[in-house]
Amino acid sequence: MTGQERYNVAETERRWQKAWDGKKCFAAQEDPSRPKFYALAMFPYPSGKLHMGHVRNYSLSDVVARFKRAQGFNVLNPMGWDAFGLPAENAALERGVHPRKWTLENIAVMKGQLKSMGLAIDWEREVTTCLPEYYRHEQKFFLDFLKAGLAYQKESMVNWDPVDNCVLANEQVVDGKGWRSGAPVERRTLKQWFLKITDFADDLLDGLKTLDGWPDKVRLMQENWIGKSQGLKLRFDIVNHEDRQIEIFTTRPDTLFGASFVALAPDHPLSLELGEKDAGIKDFIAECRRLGTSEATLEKAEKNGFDTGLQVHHPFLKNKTLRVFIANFVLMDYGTGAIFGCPAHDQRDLDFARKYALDVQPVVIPLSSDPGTFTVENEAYTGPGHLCHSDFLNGMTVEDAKAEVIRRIEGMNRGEGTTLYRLRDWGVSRQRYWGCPVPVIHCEKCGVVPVPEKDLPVTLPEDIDFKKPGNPVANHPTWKNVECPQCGGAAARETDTFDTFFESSWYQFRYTDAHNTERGFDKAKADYWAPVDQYIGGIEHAVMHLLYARFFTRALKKCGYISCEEPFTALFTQGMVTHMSYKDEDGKWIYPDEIEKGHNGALVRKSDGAPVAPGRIEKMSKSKKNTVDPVEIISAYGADAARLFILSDSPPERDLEWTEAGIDGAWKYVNRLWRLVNGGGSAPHEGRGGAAADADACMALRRKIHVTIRDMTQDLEKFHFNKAVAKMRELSNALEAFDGDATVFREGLETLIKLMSPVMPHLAEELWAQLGHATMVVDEKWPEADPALCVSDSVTMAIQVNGKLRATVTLPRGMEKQAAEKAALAEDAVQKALDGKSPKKIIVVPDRIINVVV
RNA sequence: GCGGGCGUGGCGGAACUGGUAGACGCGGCAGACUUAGGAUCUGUUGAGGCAACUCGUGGGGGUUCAAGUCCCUCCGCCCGCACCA
Repeated sequence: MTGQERYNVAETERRWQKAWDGKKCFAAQEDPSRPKFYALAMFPYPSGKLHMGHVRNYSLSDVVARFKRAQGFNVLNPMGWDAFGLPAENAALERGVHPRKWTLENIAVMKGQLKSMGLAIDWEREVTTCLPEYYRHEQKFFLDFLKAGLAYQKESMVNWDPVDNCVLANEQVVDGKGWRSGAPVERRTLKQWFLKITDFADDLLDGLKTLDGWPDKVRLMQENWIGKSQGLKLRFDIVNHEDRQIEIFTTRPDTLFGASFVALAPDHPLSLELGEKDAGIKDFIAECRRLGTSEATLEKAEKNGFDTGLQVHHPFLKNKTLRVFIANFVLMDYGTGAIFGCPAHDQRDLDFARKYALDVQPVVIPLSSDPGTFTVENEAYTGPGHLCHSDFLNGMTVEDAKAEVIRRIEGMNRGEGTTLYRLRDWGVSRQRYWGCPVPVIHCEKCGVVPVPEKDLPVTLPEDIDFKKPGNPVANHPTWKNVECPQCGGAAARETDTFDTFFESSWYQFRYTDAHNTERGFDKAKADYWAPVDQYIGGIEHAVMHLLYARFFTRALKKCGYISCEEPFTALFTQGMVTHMSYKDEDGKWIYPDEIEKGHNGALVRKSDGAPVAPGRIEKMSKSKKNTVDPVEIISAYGADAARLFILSDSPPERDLEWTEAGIDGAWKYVNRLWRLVNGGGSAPHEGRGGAAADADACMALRRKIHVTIRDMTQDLEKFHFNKAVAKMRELSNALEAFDGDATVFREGLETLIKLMSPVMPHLAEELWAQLGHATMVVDEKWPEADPALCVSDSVTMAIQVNGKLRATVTLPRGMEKQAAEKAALAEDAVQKALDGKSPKKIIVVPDRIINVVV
């Protein structure tokens, strides 16, 4: 035994981190002779310092990487920085720091913090997306996409701040106003770059079926996001202007006879045309535009409409006309930007109809209802049923009626059945500085000219002024002035930069060949490692990032860069890290470490003893001041304790509440394990005989060891890390209580150390060394369970009478049903519960339960 | 508003395909030790009851010999909604 009294965490963790580095334990190399495993955690935005969400994310991926490595896989576990984005520009504006400087300094700090976690990362492959070495390749991809017809320009809506003269992110619009200027935001159009993700809509949908390593909820969310639907495009003639028509889209053509109005999006061309002639309409459209572009805001706003005074003819009913409204809930981006409203069968239409006193005529009713009496009051009927009040559709099912209406409308040449997607093309243009420049040049003569490949990368201007309102890149005095590569005349660079989802759509491939200067990555290398075997990150990325990356992979495949279609074979989405929030008497948020328990047990502020009230448990955020700094935790308790706490208790997909008690408990366990090896407590150091009396205890411990190997292995495979930790504790409890043969004890100890190593790698190394090994546990093979040692020959069965537990009996495993019945009836408690009555039926589930029914 | 999810002791959670609800831990209670430590160790701990036993998985209803698990319905909380990452 060593002479140490206490476990010196800080020194030990640093020492093993150095040892791993020194031996380049986690440097990955292609090796076709071994099965590969690509573990990837979503890379962080370098915001300045590590937060607990990062610690959770990277603890999870590290367990996977270390576990797979021990199992003999050739593991790639890289890390990098999602380094472009708005916060760097905000910092520039607020503190006068250049975004590049701010970002790179943050990266340096955060890298040090990540390293203190002891992660099994191949740092040689680190990528930083804001550096030209990275983004030059995506400029090349973009040029390829352009050639392949996957990139194009079109007019599209943005949030416009009329005071700061700039485009605002949805996040920067607060209550319809610009977050800095406070000016009411307007929706306006701007010519922007798009990628044709819609070309892949069906393919992305089909691909979901193959992703059985993904959570069903994420697949479902993506399916709904793509939103494939069958419907009808239908043209209504305008009354008194029969040469003009309004084309609508509907997924419910069956309800056409229940239509009571037609509504246009505020940005619909006809709305705009009418607005030119009518000040009331113009004002209404302007009003709608003040809501900005966020779909959530539009949908949540009160349903408002404006009667245009126009009417349209119903296609089947000669004498029926419908009023035409402009309505704030109709989206220009979906379908044709116009709908017909059937209030009885759509809640929004119903709310609208009640507000504007329009007809509500049910035309689909449940099978059991009577068309004469069925009415809709405040709730639209959207269920199945058959048609009524609908002329030639009467009696049909919804499905048949849809088909019939489409058939007839097509026959009348008034429209056609259509497949429509909710998915829109991906707008990648941003009018910002801190992003990758879009590599094209605008020439008055030649139009849009791609930057020649030899001129890549197009780098950002260094000297940049954020004070002037507007796009800083466009404001630069000289940067955009270039010669046209085609005609040599004066031309202007594109000043838009890419959406930062562009960088995160292909980084998983860059890691496979991170230093390639010729191209984004070598195909052979990428094909060896890709796709990612296990991707881990937050559920908030369920749709956008993950869908963009899936699309990008397909686009890269189309351009010949990669062989796989899906970037991520398996996905795990972790929950958030939450913490209690606190407020002082004035209702101001206050940090947890500013608080202590006062004399009477109530919470008070350390500085002045003022009372503090606990608020709610919510996601850690700076604004609520309920954050806990991982750096402080790691320096106080060590990385192993932090990792242990994060992995125990809460299942990783659920929210994790950070608590002082929890990290304390983890810390105690770390020390307990240390003492288990270093003596103290009741642990035996040496054999105490090996007498016959020990045989049962030895057998029981060996069974425990092998059951633990079996169960922990399964738990780790299935991401049940909290359960794996519980099993680990059971084994260490058994070892502490064991009083028998030293060889068996040592087998238990060594197994325990190997099993703990993915979770607490530093401690595992230290204990392994203390047991006298010259090797590192990181190089040890994962233990294998002996199935013969896992089973015991007896089993405890529950005995119920009428479904209520009355007794338990220990019986030989695999006992015959009849013998089990007999044993059950022999129990006193069972006889008592029977109270003289004879059993009607006895249900025996072998090795489980016996239920006596009276 | 639309789409997706979650809900079990004082707390975090466990419970394989419907089969002993509460593994493991935190906290609590009682005790031991004294090297008074960030201690440690032992016992106990869902609620009610002296007990037999009864009640218990967000609320209400249902299916079943048997429901945390399946079905219906209601409530609460969380995530995403296309320019935050």
